[in-house]
Amino acid sequence: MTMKPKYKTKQREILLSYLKQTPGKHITAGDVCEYFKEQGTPIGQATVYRQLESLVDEGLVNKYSIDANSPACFEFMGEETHEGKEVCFHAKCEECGKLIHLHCEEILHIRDHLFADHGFMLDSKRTVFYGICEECRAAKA
Amino acid sequence: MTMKPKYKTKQREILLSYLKQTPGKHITAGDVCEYFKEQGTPIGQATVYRQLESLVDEGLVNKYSIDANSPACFEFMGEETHEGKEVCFHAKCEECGKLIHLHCEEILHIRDHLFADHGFMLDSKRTVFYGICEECRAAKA
DNA sequence: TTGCGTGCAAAGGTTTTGCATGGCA
DNA sequence: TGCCATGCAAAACCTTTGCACGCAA
Repeated sequence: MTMKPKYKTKQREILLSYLKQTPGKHITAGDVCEYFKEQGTPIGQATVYRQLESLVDEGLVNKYSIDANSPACFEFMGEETHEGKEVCFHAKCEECGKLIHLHCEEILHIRDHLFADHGFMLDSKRTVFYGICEECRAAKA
Repeated sequence: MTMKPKYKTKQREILLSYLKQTPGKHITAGDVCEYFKEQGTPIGQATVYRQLESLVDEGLVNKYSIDANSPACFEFMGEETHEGKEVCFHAKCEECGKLIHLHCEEILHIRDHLFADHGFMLDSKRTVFYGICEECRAAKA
């Protein structure tokens, strides 16, 4: 993971800048294909999937699986927080899709626990806490 | 949810007893089909999916969606306490794909913390901790 | 007898892959 | 030039659905 891309292609550039322009939105691979087709600069779907996977590996983009049986969502994560910097975990509401950033000590404690007691080195970039947020719970009641 | 089945069919019986015999294991719909085909008492896959869905609705079985793009796993939960029984979280190695079951208190603590301090109700069936397991870390060094 | 459950086959939708071509360095 | 990336089409994959038949109550 966190391997740099070898080439800098046009498709990669416009795909990444598209994701940058839509912060906090749920973009699926299908959305990307559709968007660029409408723009008159279509990208092959295989390329879209392969580039998205690369971007996720590089840590620039996060991948979300809200529902087991609906397409995965992608979201630009920003470029600063790649290396070691402050760790940030994310919680995603399965209902409204809201992304909550977690910086608290309790989360860090879990990471240490997994490492100390389970020998498991947690990857904060890929791990997402799924659940229902406060607003959606209130709305359901 | 928790609606009782109307009929008591042979397929339902043997499927349920199979799941009961494999506690702590992750059984996919495909596993079920394969098993009963080998046993000489095949069950149609549509039936397998439909019965598994029913069992989940009834609270007898838990369904885990580990990855967006791998088959869902099912696990017998027991018949007594459907509500709030022992939760099971999972950690998955990004390297070898190994799945680790987590039952420890620390994880439960995180769940309580997310609820108390962030108003976020964690979904143990969809949340997966990604990272690198002990063996893979050793192999890399 | 009533109508739910079953099974087969086919559809549905997302993601991956093979392979020839094109483009970056 | 040497590879990697792209794109098309097809495959792979899991899951759902339509419909006729069978079986539980």
